[in-house]
Amino acid sequence: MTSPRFRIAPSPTGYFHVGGARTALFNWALARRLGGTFVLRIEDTDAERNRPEWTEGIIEALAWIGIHSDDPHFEGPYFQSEYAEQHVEMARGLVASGHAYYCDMTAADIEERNKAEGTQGYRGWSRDRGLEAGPGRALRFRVPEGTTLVRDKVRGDVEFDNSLIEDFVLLRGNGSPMFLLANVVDDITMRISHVLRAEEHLPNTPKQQMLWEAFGHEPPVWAHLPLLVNDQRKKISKRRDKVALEQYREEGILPEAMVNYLMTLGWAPKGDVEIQPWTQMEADFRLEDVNHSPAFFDLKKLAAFNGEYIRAMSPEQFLEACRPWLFGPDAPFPAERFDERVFLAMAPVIQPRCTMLADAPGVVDFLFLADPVLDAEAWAKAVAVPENVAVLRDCIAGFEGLAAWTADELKSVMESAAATHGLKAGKAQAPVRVAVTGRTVGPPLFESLELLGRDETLRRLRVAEATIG
RNA sequence: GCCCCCAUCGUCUAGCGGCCUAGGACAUCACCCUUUCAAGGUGACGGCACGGGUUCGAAUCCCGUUGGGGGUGCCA
Repeated sequence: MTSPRFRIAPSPTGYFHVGGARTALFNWALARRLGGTFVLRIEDTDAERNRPEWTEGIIEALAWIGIHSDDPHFEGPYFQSEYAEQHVEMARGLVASGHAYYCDMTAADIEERNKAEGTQGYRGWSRDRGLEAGPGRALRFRVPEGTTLVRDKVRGDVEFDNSLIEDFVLLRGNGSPMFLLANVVDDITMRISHVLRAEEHLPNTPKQQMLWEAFGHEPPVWAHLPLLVNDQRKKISKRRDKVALEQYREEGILPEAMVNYLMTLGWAPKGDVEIQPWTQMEADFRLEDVNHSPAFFDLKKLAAFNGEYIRAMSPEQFLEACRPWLFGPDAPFPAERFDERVFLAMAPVIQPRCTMLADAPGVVDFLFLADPVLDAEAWAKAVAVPENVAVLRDCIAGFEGLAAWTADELKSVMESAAATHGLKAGKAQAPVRVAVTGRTVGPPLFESLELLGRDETLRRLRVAEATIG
């Protein structure tokens, strides 16, 4: 028994598609669980379109979702364009065996003839002309009569009437191989045993299967996965939708959350629990359990998954994960003012407030800013009520006299100030919060003040107070 | 046009003939908790597209209708 070989064959488009990521994950789960191999093949018959940096991007994206190129189950990358000679050679072999023939009709010729005869498509016109190879002559596959039965692991048996499939081109007039041919030849030579791909390829599968058979091989196990669609139920595309995996990473989606979410599209983890570790899903994943209907890629649900994963992290893990946004060019505060210990102390209250890692700096920016910008509108509203101003002044006085600068002490100062002016604690803290953090919402106030320190807190309060007319 | 696929709450799904007065998750709404905002807790809302069969019994099997999607290149 030879071990199973799976493959993922993205085209080098400069980004890695989320749909491709899910396909990769499904392949990966099976390759690892069954002790098989995951083959990465960069598919484009045209070497010109194959840029090295794009391949690097694909490998990086795969690594991000846990598919590492140094894993023993990983093989590749292979570049389809490098095997062109082999594709051509194999195709030519089909002429001798009667499975293919040369044709000199151009697209215009075909159109013209169809117009004249009132027909559609290429109707095998050059089948029996016995043309030799020559410039401008394409090589076409002689589709046999009968039917082709595709046994699909997720769809079941699908039967196609061969008479509805035209004699498709294998080699162009200039001699270069077509994608379909290259695909099959590569799958055969790389001994691929399982072809998992998106459902859009199902209608072309009989052509591929006929090729496998013409080459004298048993077709692989086919498995066509449900499409990923947008809110309009259309196949997600680069033009309309956010499809690049890289974009999600840049926004601060955790790879674990992305992997977990992607796995729930078209397949469901065992039990009623959707949030599950990869090891569990790898052990449970079965092709037979994959759905048949298209799945909507729901950003909101992805964000919810991400929030769950963020909350499950330790402060240290959270800090590490946040680094790119804490120190990146878009960081809201200068790197030298950032204090790891303060961030770590705040982590447990930052985490529940983030759905994306990119949200994190904004939650605690006031702690690391020399002068947080005051939201003018929020401030005006906070000090519009005389009682609020009174509480603010009481707090400044009370904070000044505090023996111990702790959250508890700060809280009791606020509580008694609020009580003396007949305010609820919730309302009373608004002016202090806005004065110190610049905003009306944010993490727990007194804990923040404790970390900010007595001097800086008082300084900000006094600066703000001075603006009251 | 022709071919193929699909059809359970708004969304992702569980269900593979009786455990279903259809379960979970996201979203939405309400309440609770609470120093704001979150998070958390409790609950509510909400679905088997339609019509025929088969069966003692159908979300589950069959046929049809409707609806949606995909494919049909000398693109990949």
